[in-house]
Formats: sequence, structure tokens, C-alpha cells
Amino acid sequence: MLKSKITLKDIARELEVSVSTVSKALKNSEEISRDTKEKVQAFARLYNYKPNNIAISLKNKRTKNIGVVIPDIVHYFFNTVVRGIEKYANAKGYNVIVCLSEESFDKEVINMEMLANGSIDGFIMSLSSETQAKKDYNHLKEVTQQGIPVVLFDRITNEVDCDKVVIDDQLGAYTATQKLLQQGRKRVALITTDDYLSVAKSRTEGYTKALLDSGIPVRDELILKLPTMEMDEEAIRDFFNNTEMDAILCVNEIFAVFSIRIAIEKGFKVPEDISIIGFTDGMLAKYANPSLTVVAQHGERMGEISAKMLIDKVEDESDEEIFQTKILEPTLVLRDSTIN
Amino acid sequence: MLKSKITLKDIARELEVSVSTVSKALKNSEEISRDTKEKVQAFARLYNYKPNNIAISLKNKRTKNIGVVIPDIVHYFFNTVVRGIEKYANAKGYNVIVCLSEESFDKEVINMEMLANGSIDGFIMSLSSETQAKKDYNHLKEVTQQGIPVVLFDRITNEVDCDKVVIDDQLGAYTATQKLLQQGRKRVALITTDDYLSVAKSRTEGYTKALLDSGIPVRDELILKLPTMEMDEEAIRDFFNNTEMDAILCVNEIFAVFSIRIAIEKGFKVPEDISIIGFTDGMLAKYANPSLTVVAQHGERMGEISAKMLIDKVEDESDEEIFQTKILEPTLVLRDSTIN
DNA sequence: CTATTTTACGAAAACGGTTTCGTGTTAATA
DNA sequence: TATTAACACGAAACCGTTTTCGTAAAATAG
Repeated sequence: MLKSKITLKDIARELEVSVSTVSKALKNSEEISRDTKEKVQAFARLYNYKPNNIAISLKNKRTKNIGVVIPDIVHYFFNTVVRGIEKYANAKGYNVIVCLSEESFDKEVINMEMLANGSIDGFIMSLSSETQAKKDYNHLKEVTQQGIPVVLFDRITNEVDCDKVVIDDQLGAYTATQKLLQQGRKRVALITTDDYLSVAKSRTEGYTKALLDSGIPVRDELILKLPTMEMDEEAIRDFFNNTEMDAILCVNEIFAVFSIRIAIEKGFKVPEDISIIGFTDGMLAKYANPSLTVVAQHGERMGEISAKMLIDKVEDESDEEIFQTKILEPTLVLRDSTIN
Repeated sequence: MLKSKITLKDIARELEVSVSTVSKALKNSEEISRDTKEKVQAFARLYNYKPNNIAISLKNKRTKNIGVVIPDIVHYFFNTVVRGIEKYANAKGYNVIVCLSEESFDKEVINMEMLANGSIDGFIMSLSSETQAKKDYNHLKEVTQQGIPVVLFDRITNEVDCDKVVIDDQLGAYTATQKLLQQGRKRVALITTDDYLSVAKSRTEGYTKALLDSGIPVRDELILKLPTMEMDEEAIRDFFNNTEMDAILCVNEIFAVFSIRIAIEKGFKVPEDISIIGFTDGMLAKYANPSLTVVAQHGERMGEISAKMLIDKVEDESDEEIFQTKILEPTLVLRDSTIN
């Protein structure tokens, strides 16, 4: 019943040759006679022989596995990045092991340790919020010191020497804010998260810069900083109740579509009375009513680039330590939550 | 610089003992003297020794990896299932290798073959639409015959002997349709996909049954069958233009929220003029305007159960072939797209 | 017809662990 | 004091490959 996988040894025994002969025959080695090769190959095909990946991994110290450690997979952005990584990696014969840190420093560390002992050839990561808050990157440093390549994307840190891929978050926020100002909006609000998140910080800077460049003062009462990326409906409702505004830039699409709902609930017309822009061009943005203008982050592209960078490093024999940071341009996708 | 991982052999050489002694000492074996154990353990701790996963996998023919092959990861449902699997598997010390078939038969086969040669201890899968259309399950049968445990969820087939986890799709559709009828809806439409998809078929059956049980004839013009799960805006628009209806049941949340938009565009009030229910309690459902009443599939739960079933099989020595099918109850989540 | 080169294959080491079994030394028992 | 048991450790096999190296036998050259 359980005809478990056939091995080289099985073939060798059956055909009364040595294991080495079988191995060479299957690789079409010149060393082996035509006769023997045909015999071995026919037998292997008949019994559907496939070499054992684990044995090969042990031998050449390459697993053809990539470890992906991300905070979350439900956010559309991370979702598309994983898709991009998967796509490129699979095409190159690599498998993708996904681990979720769930924004927890400890989980991030545990996941990395689980994978770092031979299970993978390299890491693609986006830091958990806790990690960025603690600014403790020793787990990353250890891994890179062991010679395991790492690519950081989106939520990165400059304290670790490795390849990095980000979008120009500041530019994205700048462009979006400018767009709102051009529409004649006077009181542009910002709903973001605490500054320890690298992306939130950059986006806040872009927002601020756009205002200042237009000679508009930055007003604290127009900025809502939530402690985490978690949705906090109460906080946003309160913000609406206590703040007069005619436009909002949100740090993600969830905050943005929720803002649309509250705005409508409070009797505003979107986009006539209030314009709203979010980050992440996901399902929510496309299918919200009205649909949401967003700063697209090109997650899938980012995933592909990250995977390419990592695999290039993995397959590069020369261990020269040159690290690059790739910065992608965000794109403003205009929809019905702004006047276009 | 590159202080690559230390091995048992390194420790043995350094401490002038044998490899076996080191191995036993680290496992706190009774065989080894207190002195030697302390010496070895201290040294191992100092140099942060961690056994090589690959070597261990080769030895005990267990990788502690689970292969997950799903059509897609962007749909919220699959997303949550992966989360559930990840959660349970990680807690049990397993890693999750995610492969996307992208609804393609060939990709599904290739992915399984890549993983089946030692990389994983078992599969958790949901079939691609192409696979369900072709009804070709040989890749699954081969794998199970090799003794690799498989758990199928959501999109399953009865032609493969393995554990299965599904929700009662028929009941879900039945309950939803009944709800619409109770509201006094007379012309309840159905937007679904072709019957080859197991879940679509069951849901259509539930819809039909609910109508018949209420003595209402099933009308073909009220049923839109799209060829795939892919969004086809044109088809849905046409359907709206050519059909008179006061309620719609959609086979997923995307079709449903898009239907809400078209309905509003056409001047209907939701839910006053037309009620809409979808499947999948995802982001779209929660944040749509109006929010969407849905049949919740409890994906995370499904993932956890699948993972538990698989790991139980993997770790069960006795190879008794008892397969179970777990059927979860769907839940109707009432929101603002229906009158409640 | 010997000397040399091919040809065709096998033995063994290596990857990094685990585990069984054997054995020399010491300590306990008769 | 002789015998046995306990202790502490090492050798070697094993998991499934790949690959280097050695070597009979056959083919070719001289």
C-alpha cells in the first residue's frame, strides 16, 4: 500500500550496480556506458524516482527555501508582497516559508531562530511594530553575521547592513497632500500611527512638507496619531466629532474607508464636502463606495524585487558585501473620494 | 567575519571528545558524566550552538514543515485560513510553506511535486478551479499513496481518500436565502460561478432549496453564473440592466460589494429597495458602505482545524487509514445591506 | 605481444546529526 | 583477591545524495 519513495540505494540493489553508478547514470554522466545509463534511467522513470530534497540540501548546503517574516498577511499590502515574492521565487525554483510575527518582537525572533538553522537560504522581512518601537535588531544582526542574506522591505531600519526595498513614502504623502491642497482644501487632516513605525514617520514628514511648501501651518489638532495599525473606531469617531476638516490623508486604506463611512454618517458628501485619500491600492479602495483615491505602493513589484535581490545574493558565490537600497516611486490612483 | 554555524564536530574537536559524546551531552544523556556534560553544554551555549534542521530532518524523516497549496491568497477567506494554519502549526513547532496555484491545474501539480520529495510532512490544500473542472486528481492520489497525509479544505473532492474540512455551504446559502425571503423579497437573484466549483454548486443548491421550500419557483433569469471567481464587472452590470430583482445572494464578498455599488448607481436604495448578502466575512464586508450582511465561513477556525488534523496524522505512528470530514456551521452576520 | 590509454564502474568520504553497540576503566560485590 | 557490575565514552552505522579517486578490464598504440 504505502509504496514509500524509492531511493538510489533501491535502484542500485535492484539493478545490481553501485549507488554511485546510479547517481551518475541519472545525471547522464559520460563516465557511464550507454547501456547502463538506459537501463538505470528506464528503471527510474518506471518507478518515478525523484531525488530527496532534504538529502540534496544537506549535501550542497542550499535549501532552495526562502523565509518570509512579516507582521501580518491580512493587510492587502503585505498580501501582494507575498504574492510577488512567491511568483518570482517559484519561477526560480524556490519555495517560500511564510511566518507571521503579528507585530510582536518575540514572535519575530522565534520565527527567525526556527528558520535560521538551515531551513532557509535567506530572509525577506518587514519589521514588526514592536521591533521598530524597541529598536532592537540583534536577531537581524546575528543572522547577517552568520552569512545568511537578508532583504528588508517597507518597514526597514538602517542599523542592519542588508539590501532594502521601500517606496518613497514621503513623496507619496507629499503628492497626495498636494493634490488635496490643489483642490482648494484648507484644513487637510492626517490619520496616522505613532512615529516609531518607519513608514508612518516618513508619511507624516511628506504631509508636513507639502503643507509648509504651500505656506500652510501644520496644526496638531488636525493630526490623529493612533498607537498602532490596529483599527480603533472610537478614536476616529472622536476625531471627527472634535475636528473641523475638509480633507483627510490616511496612512492605510482601512482608516480611509472607515473615515468615508463616518463622514457620510455625519452628513458630509464625499468628495464634495470632504476629500479622502489613503495608502494601499487594495480591494477596499477599489470597492468602497465611493471608491477611494490612494497612494499605490506596488506591493507585488516590491515582492518581486525583494525576491530577486535575495536570490541574487544567495546564488552569488563571491561574498562581497555590497548592499543596495531600492526606492520605488508611489503612484497616486485617482478615484471617487477626491474631486479630480 | 562570516562565523558560519558551529557543528557537533567542531565542538568535539575543540573539547577533544567524540561527536557522539557531544550529541549525548547536549541531550543530557545519563550516559555522560556530569563533568563532561557541563563542559559541553557551556561550550555550546557560549558559541550559540543550534542543531542543523536539515540534518535532523534527514535523520528522522520529518521536516516539521507543512505544505499549503491554495488557489489564491488575496481572497480574504484563504487569507484567514492561512493565518489559522500558521497559528496552530507554529505553536506545534511546524513551519508553513505556502504555494499558490493561481487557479491553475499545472501550477498545482508542479507545486505539489516540488514539495512532495521530502520537503514537507504533509499537505493542506484547497483545489484550484481548473483542477475541479478537469476532475483530475492523480497528483493528489499519488501523494497519498506515498503515505504523505493530505487535508483538503473548502474546495474538496470525494475522489481522494483524506481528511477534509468544509463549511456547510448549502446550509449557508439556504439560511441567507431564507432570510431574504422572510424580509418579503420576491425576486431573489443569485450571482455565482459555474457548477464545477464544489462550493458554488453547494451554494446554488442551498439557494434553490430555500426557494422551493417556500414554494417559489427557481427562475433561470435570476441566476448569473460567471465562468470563474474572477471579477467581471461587465457581466454584473448587464445582469442588473436586464433583470428585475429585489434581493441578491452573492457567492463571495467581492461580487456582493460590487453589486451594492451598481445598485446605488442605478438609483436603488440598499437595503430599502434591494437587499444584498455575500459569502465571506472579510474587510470588504465590514467596511463597505453600506456594510454587507454575509455568511461567515470561519476561515481561521478552518485553518486551525485543518492544521490540527494534519499534524495529528503526521505524528500518529499507527498508519490506520481512517479519514474524517469535518463540517463547520456557517454563520449569518447581519449588517446594513439587509433589513434586520 | 607488451605497454599504455580508455572505459566503466565501485569504494569511500562528505554533509550534520542520532543511536546502537562495544569496550576499557573503575568501583562494588562475593 | 577474583568477579562482576556500573560507568563513561568512542566507533560506526544510518538517513539519501554527490563527488572524488582508485582500479580492473578492455581497447588501442607501439
